[in-house]
Amino acid sequence: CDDQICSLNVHIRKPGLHFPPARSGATASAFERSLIGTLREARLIPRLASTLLRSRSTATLRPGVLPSTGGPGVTPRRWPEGLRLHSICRPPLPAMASSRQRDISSFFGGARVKPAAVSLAATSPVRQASSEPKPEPCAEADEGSPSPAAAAAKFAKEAVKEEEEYKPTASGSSSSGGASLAGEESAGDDEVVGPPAKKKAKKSPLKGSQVKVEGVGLGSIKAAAEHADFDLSKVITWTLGSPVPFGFLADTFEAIAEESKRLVITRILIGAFRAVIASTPADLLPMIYLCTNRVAPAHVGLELGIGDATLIKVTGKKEAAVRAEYGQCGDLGAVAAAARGLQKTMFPPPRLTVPGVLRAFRDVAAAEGSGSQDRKKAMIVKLLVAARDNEAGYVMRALQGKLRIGLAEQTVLVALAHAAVLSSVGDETAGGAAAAAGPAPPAASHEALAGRLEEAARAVKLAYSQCPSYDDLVPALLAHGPLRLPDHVHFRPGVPVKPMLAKPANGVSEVLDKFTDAPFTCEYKYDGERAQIHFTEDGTVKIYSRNSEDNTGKYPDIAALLPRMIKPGVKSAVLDAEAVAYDRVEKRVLPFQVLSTRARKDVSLASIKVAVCVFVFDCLYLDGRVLVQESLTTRREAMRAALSEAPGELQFATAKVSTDVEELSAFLDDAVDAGTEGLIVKTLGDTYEPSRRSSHWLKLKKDYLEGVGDTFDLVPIGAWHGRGKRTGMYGSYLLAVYDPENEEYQTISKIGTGFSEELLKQLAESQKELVIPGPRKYYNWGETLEPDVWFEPKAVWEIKAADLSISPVHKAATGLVDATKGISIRFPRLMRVRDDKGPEDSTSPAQVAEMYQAQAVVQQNSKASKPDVDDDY
DNA sequence: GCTGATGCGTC
DNA sequence: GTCGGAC
DNA sequence: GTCCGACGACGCATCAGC
Repeated sequence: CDDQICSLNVHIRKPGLHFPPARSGATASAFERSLIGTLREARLIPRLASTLLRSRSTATLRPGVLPSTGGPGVTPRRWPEGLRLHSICRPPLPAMASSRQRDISSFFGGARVKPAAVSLAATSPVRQASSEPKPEPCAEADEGSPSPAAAAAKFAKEAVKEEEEYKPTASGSSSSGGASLAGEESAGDDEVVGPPAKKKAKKSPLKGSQVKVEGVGLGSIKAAAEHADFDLSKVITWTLGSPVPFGFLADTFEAIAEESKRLVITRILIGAFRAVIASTPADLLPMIYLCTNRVAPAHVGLELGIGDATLIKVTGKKEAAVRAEYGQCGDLGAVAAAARGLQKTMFPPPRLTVPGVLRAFRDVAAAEGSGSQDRKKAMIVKLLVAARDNEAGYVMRALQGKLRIGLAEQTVLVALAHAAVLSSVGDETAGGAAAAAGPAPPAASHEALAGRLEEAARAVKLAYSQCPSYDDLVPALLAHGPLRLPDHVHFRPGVPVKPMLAKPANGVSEVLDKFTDAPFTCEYKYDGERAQIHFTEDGTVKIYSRNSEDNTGKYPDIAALLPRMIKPGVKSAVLDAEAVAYDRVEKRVLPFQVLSTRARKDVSLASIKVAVCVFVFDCLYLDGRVLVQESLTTRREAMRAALSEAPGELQFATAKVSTDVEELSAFLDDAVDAGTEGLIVKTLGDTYEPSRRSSHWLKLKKDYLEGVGDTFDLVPIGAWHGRGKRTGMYGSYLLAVYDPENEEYQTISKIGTGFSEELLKQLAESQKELVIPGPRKYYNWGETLEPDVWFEPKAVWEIKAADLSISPVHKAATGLVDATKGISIRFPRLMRVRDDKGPEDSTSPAQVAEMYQAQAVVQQNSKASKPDVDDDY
């Protein structure tokens, strides 16, 4: 029997499960599929695993880990009391983790439970258990605890142990403690736990090897080693070639949510992608969209048009109740999951699939016009009714636009690249295919594999940064593999590039420290909107925003201007610039708030009310030459070669080269006086590669400097319940200034950043003491922004901000600068708690007004323009 | 046709 | 946009 | 250093409801 199974296994693995069908031309035959099913029904797969472990040490099937499609009544060995593997034999209440999820997390090695993780499938008691601030949810304390959560945690721990037993190099030395697994196992398991023999990766560091790829360290090599142990047949629980079940994605998300280690998260996702590639490669693209929470590439401009307010209405419960529950648990997904049971249908709708869900999302996004909100809601309800287990929660979170599981674009790209390598996608060399299908590669090659993985990740990230569209990236990746990706997905005028960003720097000295040996330059940091301008050979102009949205329709003036500014003979160019509101009469830059009043859609030249000056600072492409890999010096030369200036319409950013502290400080002052935010500091020798180093530029703003910039002493008078990782405390506070004239507190801003987690917790405690049933009659606040709770005025916090603005909602200094509107602050953040001040010692409205007037842009304009009351920015 | 709520984008 | 936390 | 997810003010576009 063993012999037969062994040979069958070989037969199944090769053509069916380890080759991407697109390449080998073979999905599993009907016979093979039915065979797998039969094996599962008969619970032979675990025994198969044990056979393999003894004979070859390459399989990693573990006893007790059956795919969830086993036959009815199967009770696997070694399962914690009350938790049955089988999906039909669910525990009476939805447990913290569905049984499918347990499968997944052990498949992929997910183990530790994030302290703040809130399970979507959870009912309230479980949720409370899991969100209790236990530093070590998997610790021994859970042993013997009867709650489902504890049982799940115990399971998770066992999963860790399994990982450790089978992959000794992977997880360090935390295997001590806990009951002996062997003790819990039935006799039949002994044969399985047999020595994993030589599955250890060699721990050799990169001794002299060529694999000098950025980021290839021991960790990566270990990770590479583990990929050899991956067995798709355990993961794919659906019919090969059929649409990937959404439940598979939901389980993957759930496993990821419980893990905080990036490497492990990536590994989990890699496994999922490999499974999809092997089974249904066409679903990889929808899968990626759902993982990155998009419905289309950014420049397409397709959005869901659904937010919290709408989602609250689709749960089928009373709106107020949902809002309250949301406030309590901080997760709409969980609310929906709990409410879902209320929806009744005559026949259970078909299971959700990955492509099906994406299609539904796109339909939701596409709905517009009269009645569209109701149609959107109906579509969402349909999705929720079809959702099972933990699916509803992730549908909700996806619609919210926030997965909140520690997984986002950069990680998806890495996982995608790695999965492509490990699936030998687009790989035509026999060696590559053999590596994926055959026995695990020898340990020595793990290094090489790690190198290949890193290289692929770099290629994929670069390709995506130069062409941020999965519609282009994924098919090309599947067809040609990661290494030849640059030939197919690359910079192209007309397609937006991810713009290079800058990191905050705390002072001139930090700049000098960071750029000690590299020559650098400083440019004004204009306070406008990023504009990436593409001028193509056919004479068309396209303008893209910082997030790759198509802004061409918003800036017809720039589109019209450009051909005039392009020097004769220049046929095509891509420019990086900032569009800034500009006063053509006074020849001055205007504040951001003025720019933001421009119309956004289908703007006609005649209707433009706010003129713009384009400050160009980079050139990424010129006449067929891609300049992204060139130095800033040459890119600037190209910029000047491509364009002529026109004052007030298109100018080159003011810049200066210097390494002198005094000189730089003076230049920073100049920049601020000129109405800009400060400086951007750039090395002259470096390339334009946002993917490689996300912030190679430094930004230097006055308010970053210690002791410089506007600070305010403000009084918290209200707060909102936190979401996600702020569940259980206040997520933000409403702040006010005390006005001795009117004897009232006037709101000036909310605050939600600058606290450490610790402080946030403390503040929640201390402020709870001050909660009052409703607002004091001497509170002056905007009706549209009503906090969840009100406070007695008592505490005083020091807040820093970048700017002051005239506010449509806040009330500070009303009547002092504007007759009816108050003042608010831009980019507020907490500096410290002022224990030494009482609420009536807060910053006064008069001081606020004074600070507003002192702003450079305001001063210049009030000085220059005749007193015009309408001018109320 | 107007207004307020909501969503989404900018910073 | 700012910020803190985990890695 | 990188990545992620808490949270900020503000204004236009869109749609429901009057």
